[in-house]
Amino acid sequence: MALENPPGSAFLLAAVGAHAAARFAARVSALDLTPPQVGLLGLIAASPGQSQQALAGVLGMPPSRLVGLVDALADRGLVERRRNRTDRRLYELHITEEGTEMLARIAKVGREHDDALCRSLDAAERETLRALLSRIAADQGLRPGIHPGYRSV
Amino acid sequence: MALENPPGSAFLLAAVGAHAAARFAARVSALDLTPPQVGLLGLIAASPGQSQQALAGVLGMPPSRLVGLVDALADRGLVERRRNRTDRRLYELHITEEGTEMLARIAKVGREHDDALCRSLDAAERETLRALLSRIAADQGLRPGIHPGYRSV
DNA sequence: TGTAATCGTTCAGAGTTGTAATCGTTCTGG
DNA sequence: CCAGAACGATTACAACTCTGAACGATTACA
Repeated sequence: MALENPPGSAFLLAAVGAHAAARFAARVSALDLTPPQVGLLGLIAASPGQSQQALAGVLGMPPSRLVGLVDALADRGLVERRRNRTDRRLYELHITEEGTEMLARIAKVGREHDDALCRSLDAAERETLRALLSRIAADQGLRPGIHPGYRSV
Repeated sequence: MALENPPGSAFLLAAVGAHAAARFAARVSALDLTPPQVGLLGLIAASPGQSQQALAGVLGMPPSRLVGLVDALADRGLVERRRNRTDRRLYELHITEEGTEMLARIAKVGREHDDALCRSLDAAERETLRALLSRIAADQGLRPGIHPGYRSV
């Protein structure tokens, strides 16, 4: 909305956040990945062996949506589905060698993205911003490393 | 993604921004409005008499999409389409009395939303956050009061 | 043993978004 | 003054994504 003078922090947050997400999406598209795929890959790397339903619960996403994301990552050999030996209903999701390499490239893209976004801030200001945002995130019940809106950057 | 320790400012921005947008959407839904409608209403109030195509250009949105938004606002009597006298191809979009009242309610909701989001920050910290975000927004070419991603909160 | 619950998957339906064609109006050039 | 191009708004259409229910396979429990 264009009515507030000056705009509240919430509007600025939403606007800059959407811009950051869009720019990040453009960067990872060069790796033939979408932000949700990146989020899922990172989550699998952080806690391997999880079932799809467990991941869907963590991400707040319907399990039917996870199928396509996992399919895309598995087709490219970035993750693999292993049947759980004691409960063959479950899949254990694990990251592969190639997935780990991809993750390194993603991390590099993320740092470049971060630098581009915050280039108008010096190191101390960036740390201040990070601290303030972290405080809000914790207060608002956002789990670290998990993007709300299921797009999970 | 859940791979960075600590997460970069960009990821935090995207996550908190998405959360802020979602919460704002929930609040305005109590007024039977969607965020895009709110953004458009505010824009019309800020610069009345604009044509639909001009607004579509400002918002970075296809004109065909604006039709539905304007229809929804016009059906509820919040805005009105007036034919331009010198060029009857154009509509002039104006806000109505009821639209102005609605805008006051929206502003109140916005302030409540802002307070809820930043409740863990004191006044000085909020101002610091606003200043840092404004700097990034200006540097990144975001026009003030206009939400990228066309959702225009 | 058999019934209910769980996991992953698939499918159909709804909702959204962008592109292209349509209609009325206005501007341009002879 | 008239014919055709240009322009704004609208509508129609197609592509895409997400949600929710249903299904087969497997397991847990009574």
